[in-house]
Amino acid sequence: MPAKKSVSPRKPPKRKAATPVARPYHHGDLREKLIAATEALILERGVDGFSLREVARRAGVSPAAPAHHFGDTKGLLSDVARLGFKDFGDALLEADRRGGNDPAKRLDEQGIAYVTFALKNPARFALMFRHDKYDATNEALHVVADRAFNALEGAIRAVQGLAPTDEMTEDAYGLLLATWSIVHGFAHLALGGELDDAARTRGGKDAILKSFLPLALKHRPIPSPRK
Amino acid sequence: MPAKKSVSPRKPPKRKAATPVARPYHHGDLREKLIAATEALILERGVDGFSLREVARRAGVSPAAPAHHFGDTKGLLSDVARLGFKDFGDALLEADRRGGNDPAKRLDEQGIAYVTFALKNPARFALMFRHDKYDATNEALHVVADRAFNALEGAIRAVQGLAPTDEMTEDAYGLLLATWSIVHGFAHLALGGELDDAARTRGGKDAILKSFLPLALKHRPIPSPRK
DNA sequence: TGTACATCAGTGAACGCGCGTTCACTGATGTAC
DNA sequence: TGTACATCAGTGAACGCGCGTTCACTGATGTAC
Repeated sequence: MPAKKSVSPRKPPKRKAATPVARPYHHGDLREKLIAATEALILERGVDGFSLREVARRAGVSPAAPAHHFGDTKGLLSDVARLGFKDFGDALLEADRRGGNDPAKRLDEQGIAYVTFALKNPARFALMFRHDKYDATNEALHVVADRAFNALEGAIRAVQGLAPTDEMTEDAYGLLLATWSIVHGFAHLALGGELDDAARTRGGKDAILKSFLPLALKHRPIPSPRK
Repeated sequence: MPAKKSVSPRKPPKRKAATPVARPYHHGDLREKLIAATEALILERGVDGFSLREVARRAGVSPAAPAHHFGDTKGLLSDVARLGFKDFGDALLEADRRGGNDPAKRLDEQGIAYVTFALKNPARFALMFRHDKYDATNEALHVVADRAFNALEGAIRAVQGLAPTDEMTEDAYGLLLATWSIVHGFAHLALGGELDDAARTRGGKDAILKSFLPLALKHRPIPSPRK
C-alpha cells in the first residue's frame, strides 16, 4: 500500500478519450458485458438456447475467459439469476410501499408489479424459475430470492389481519397460493405466447394486461370467514 | 430375396410363447415403444433433456430407426404432444360433463381436472406448452389442441349466460383468463417445485391441492355487472 | 400352391457440429522495497 | 524513483462428448400372378 501511484499520468481518473488502440488485453468491464450478453442470448434463444461459448463470442472474448469471473456455466447463470431476484424483490417491495396502509391495495400493486416484471424482463424471469440451471445453494442468491418470495406473504398477512409472527392460517395460505398462482400463471401464458391470438383480436398484450389484470385482482379470491 | 421361407414353422399367427429367440428384426410395436420411452425420458430429464438417440437406445433400437416412424425429432415430439392434447381435452370435457347443468360446477370440475392432469402427466404437460419443440402446423395436433382450449371457454360462456355464438364480452374474457391463469399458474408452481417447501410443512402436495384448489376455485373471480 | 418382386422396417457406420472445460501460456497491473 | 516479482485477466489450441441426420445396406413381409 505504500504505493507509488503519485505522478504516473496515465491510468487514473483521466481515461484516455481517444478511440481504443486496438482492443486492450484487459477491458475492465468483462463481467458486466458477459451478464448483459447472457440476458440478450436467453431473450433470443430461451434459457436452453444459452451457451457459454456463444456468450464469450458475443463479448468478443475467448471461450475460456468467462471462467475467470464465474468459474463455470452455472456460476454465470447463478449470478444472472441473483440479479434478477434482486430487481424482482425491489419491484415487489416498491409496489408494496405504494399500497400504503391499504392491505388490498398492497396486494393489487404487488400483483401488477409481478406480472409487469415478468413481461419486461422475460429472460431473467424465465431463468429465475429454472432451478436446474443455477446453483440454488448460492448464499447471496438465496437471500434475495427469499426476500422476493416473502414480499407477497407480507401483504397477505395484512389482508388477513395477521401479525408478522402469527402462523399462517389455512385461509391465509390458500389466499397466498391463489394470488401467486394467478399472477404466475398469467405471466407464463403471456410469455409462452398463449395469449398471442387473443392479443391480436383485443388490441395487444398490453391491452389485455390493462383490462384483465385489474379485473382479476379486483375479484381475487377472498376466503370467507371460517365457520 | 427369392427367399425360402416356405415351410418355416416359425413366424405366423401362432406367436411362439418361448422366450424370444434373440430379438426379432421387426418387433411391430416400435412406434408405441418410442412414444413411451419419450415420455419417460422427458419425465426424468425434462423437455430439454430429451434426445432422439437416447430414446432409440432405450427402445433397444439403432439411432436411425425412429426416422422410419416419425421422420425426425420434431415429428416424434409432435406426436407425443398430440396424444397429450387428446387426453387433456378428454379429461376437461369429461369434467365438464360431470358438472351437469350447473355452470359453476362445470368450471370447478374443469379447473380441478386441469391441475390434476398436469400433476399426473408432468412430461406431457410440460411438452404441450413448449411450442418451439414441436410442429405447430401439424393439422391433427391443431385439432385436438383447439378442442382442449375451447373446453374451458364453453363453461365460461355458461357461467356468463352467453350462447355459443355470442361474442365474448370483456368480462367473460377476463374471467376466462383469470381462471386459466390460476390453474395454469398452480400447475407450473407445483411442477417447478416452488411448492415443495410448503408441501413439507403442510402435509404434502396432494394436501395442498385438496385444501387450496377448491378454496381458490370457490372464490374464483366473478366479474361484477358492468355499470 | 409356389414364386418373383416391391415395399417396409430395421442396421450400423459415418458425417460434421457445437458444446464445456482444461491446459500451458502471456500480457498487464499492482505492490514491496 | 526504479526495479523485481506476484497476481490478475486474458489467449487459443486441444480434449472428449453426445447430438441429429444421412447413407448404403439387408432381413422380413405382403402381394400379384
